[in-house]
Formats: sequence, structure tokens, C-alpha cells
Amino acid sequence: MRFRSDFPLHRPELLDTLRRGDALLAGAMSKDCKRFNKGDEIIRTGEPCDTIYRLESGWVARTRLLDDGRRSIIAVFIPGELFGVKSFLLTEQPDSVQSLSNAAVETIQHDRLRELFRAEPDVALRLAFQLGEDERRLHNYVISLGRANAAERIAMMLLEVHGRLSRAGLAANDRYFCPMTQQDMADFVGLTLVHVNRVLRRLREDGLVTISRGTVQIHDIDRLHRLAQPVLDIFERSRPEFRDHASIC
Amino acid sequence: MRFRSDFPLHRPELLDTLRRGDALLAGAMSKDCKRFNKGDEIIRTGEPCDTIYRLESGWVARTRLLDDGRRSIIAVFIPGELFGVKSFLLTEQPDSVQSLSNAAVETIQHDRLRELFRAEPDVALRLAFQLGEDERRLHNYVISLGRANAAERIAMMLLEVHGRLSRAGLAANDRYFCPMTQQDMADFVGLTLVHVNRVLRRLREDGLVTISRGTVQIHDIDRLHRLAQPVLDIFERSRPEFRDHASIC
DNA sequence: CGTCGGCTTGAGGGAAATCAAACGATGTGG
DNA sequence: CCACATCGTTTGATTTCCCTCAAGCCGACG
Repeated sequence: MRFRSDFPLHRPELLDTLRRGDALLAGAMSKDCKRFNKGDEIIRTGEPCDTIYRLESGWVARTRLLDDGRRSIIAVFIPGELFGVKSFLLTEQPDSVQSLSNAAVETIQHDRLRELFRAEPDVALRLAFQLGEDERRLHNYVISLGRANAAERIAMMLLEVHGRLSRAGLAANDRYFCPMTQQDMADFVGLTLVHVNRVLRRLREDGLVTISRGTVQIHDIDRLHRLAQPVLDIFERSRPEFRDHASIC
Repeated sequence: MRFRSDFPLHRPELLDTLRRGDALLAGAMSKDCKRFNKGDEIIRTGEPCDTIYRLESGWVARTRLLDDGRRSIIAVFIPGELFGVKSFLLTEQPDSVQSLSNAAVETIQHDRLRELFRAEPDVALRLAFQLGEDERRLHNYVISLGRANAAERIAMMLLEVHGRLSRAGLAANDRYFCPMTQQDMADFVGLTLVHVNRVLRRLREDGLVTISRGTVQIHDIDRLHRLAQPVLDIFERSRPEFRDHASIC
């Protein structure tokens, strides 16, 4: 996965630096690669952690399991993204990161990263960029969880993931692979499996999206977009117009 | 507001550096101070922004107003905290920041901050720390919004704010000032004003908390804690034990 | 004294949860 | 190759938590 960002939102003057930082980081990490199976825990709750990860292939999710069995997916990561960056600041991880599919990750230890930092400030920018993007997405999910109904939440999730995958070159023709089960989606958008299923049926019947054995096919992106509209941020909103530019990078 | 962090969660070896970074940053910012009234917008949605803020006094909130009138509070900030840090990476702000009370903020421009960075790497750590803390809290709120019921959400909000204010030296005897209206709280925890009111009545009747004219008085922090327990992260959970250490700093 | 913002309470309705069961694909072992 | 277990999906019936609508209340302030 090469680094891409065709999002006009980011300060364009930083793009070259970002690319360079990403390449340097990827180079430094590539030696140390690990594979995980679906369901494996990559980072465990409560354990100390001195590693930062970069997802090479597959999907992983930051999850938290409550005592009474409730489960929550806080964020999902797709190939090319960094995760565990927060461990730079915290001694323990408050939640776990687990594979949603088979996945390959590259790693780097904190101390090595710190060296790299000093030599190459661009790497720091790449990390800051990841934190910033994570936060932006998190903000959107907070809005969604706090104020959107079930259909809006699901539409927004499907679109948000679609956008990211497109920019990473992992989606074409409004179709993409998504290894999340309906239970995963429910845990992500704060609903129950049963209700997610009902909403997905609705979206299918209305000709907006069909999801079948891990493949999401968006039939009517405009209507899906209109559905999610109220809870999209200013950047996501303008997406359809420059969807075509998404692969220039 | 001086910088404090008695949270055992943060890598202790960083604390001195953090303090230093905070002092340097505060020094650099103090020249340029602005005042706002309750309800004022400090940062406006969609506008470009080249400034980073530090809250000197009062409360502010990151909010988003949806087209159809729904409103959401994404995060609240208390004195000593930095906000608008993300503007370092984004050209436009996706949401607005508004005063929940009269507030005084210090500011610094991006370019000056960048200079400061180069001369003093500790300042970068202070900024990263703020981003990390913001993200940790955001994660907790995502859990809360996604999986907690009304009472749990409200209990967790009251405790979370209590913890932060205590650490900042702005709360004593489990009592603190909170300028949020019930509508603000509703927008923050994803409920309606009416329902927030009912839950608060319940908590009052059960002898857990009373809120009266902007003052929150926690009567039974242990039970409140037990109520919120399922949705507290590993750090917040251990709080009661070292509540007393909170003011050593 | 009236009005305005914020708080309080009631009645009724609706969106999503819960409980329960069946179905379909995939894989496995006898 | 079929019996069977497993995992994820689908659907129905019922319940509940929270929302909506509506109105009254209280304190602050001009």
C-alpha cells in the first residue's frame, strides 16, 4: 500500500512532505512483518505496548469489550493506515485491536521510531497526519452515534469506508470488499445485529446497496449520499463531485 | 492555568518534558489573549483557520449543527487545554468551537508555532499530548454513545469532567462548576433535553448527584462510579483509589 | 410586572432492543 | 458423500427506552 491523499482538505503544501514521510516510514517498517488470522488480537487491552503498526493488508478494528458482554468497535483501519500511534503517549492500551480478516502488519518499536524522528522530521508529520485523520473520523462517528438514526448511521458508515478505500485504490465501480459481519457493523454503529439486518434489507429493497458475502455493491451512491448527508462533514459532503479525481494520485 | 498531569497512565518519563513544553507554549501565547461571551463562536465551521488556542478560563465546546437543526457537542474543553490543534493539518474546520460560558483564550499563529517547534521540541510533545488525550476521551465517548444507556452516559460524563477538573485543581469536595445547560448536556451525550432532565432527577432522588444553577455536587461518587463503570476505560476505572493524589502536582 | 431562558413534569408514540426461531452456506469427520 | 455442527444471516412477535409534543414553573433581568 502506497500512501495517497487526494483529499483537497489537507493542506496541499504538506502533501509532498507527507508522501516522503510515509515512504521513509514504510521503508523502516517493512523488515518486520507479522500475519494475523481473522479474530486474532493484535493489541490486547491493558497490556503495555511499545510498538506502532502499519496495516499492510486486511482489515483491523479497535474494539472494546465491556464486562457485561457489550462490545464496541471504535474505529476500523484499512491497508496503508497506521494504528497504535497513541501508545507513544500511553503506558497501557485502553482497548484492543483485533483482525476483522486475515491481515498482515508491519511494525516498528518506539525507540527506533524516535531515532527516525530525529533524522527525518517528515516522519513525524506522517504520524501527526494519521492522528489528525483518525480524529476527524472519530468526530464524525460521534455525531453519527449521537444524533443519527439507524439508516443514517449505516449509510454514513458505508460511504465513509467507500471513500477511504477508493482513495487507497481498493474500490472500483462503487464496489468494495468488506470483511465485517453484521455483528461487527452493529458494534461499530451502535445498533444490534438484528436491527442492522433490517436496515440493510431496507436499503437493498430500495435499490441503494447490496451486501453479499463480504462484498458491498453501491447501486445508487447519490441517494445513499442524500440519506447520510445530514451527518457528513463538509469534506465528505463534497465528495461525489471529485470522486473521479480520486485516482489521479 | 498551569499544566498538570497526575494521571499515572501517561508515561511518567515524559512528564518533565511535558511541563516544560507547556510552560514554553504558555509563555509564547500569553501575549495574545482574547475574551468571548457565552454563546460566541470562537472558530466557525468552514472557515480557514491558522490559529491554535489555549483556554485560559471558562468552558468551550466543539459543536456541529446539522442542517435540520440537530446539534451535537463533540467535545468540551476546560481551562489549560489546547484546542484547534487539528487546524495544523486541515485547511478548513469541519465544526465550530463555541463558548459555553464567558471565556478567555490565548492564541498562537501556525507559523510562529512552527518556529517554536524547531527551537523547542518539547512544545511538539505538549501538542501531541493534547491530541492523544483528546483521542482517548473521544474513544470513551464513542463507547458511551454506542453502547451505554442514558443513565450510564450521564454518569460517565459527570465523572469524566469531574476527573479532569480535579486534576486541573478546579474541583474540590466532589463539587465543581459546570456552565453547561441541560440542552448542552443532551447534545453532548446524544439524548434529548427532556430525557436528560428525567435522568438527572433520578440521580438526585437516589442521592448520587445534584446539579443546581451551574454547580455539580456529587454526593455518592462510588455509586456514580459503579453506575458508569461498564463504560469507563481502564484508567478512569482506577480513579477513586488515587483521587487523593490528584493534587500533589 | 412581564418576558425570556432554562428547568420540570405529564401523556402518548415510535424507533430500536430483546427474545425466539429458522435458514443458508461452509466446513468437517465418520 | 451424507450427517452434522458452526457461523452468519434472516424474519417475526413483543417490549422498552427514549423521543415528541405540550404545558407549567421558576428565577433573572429590563
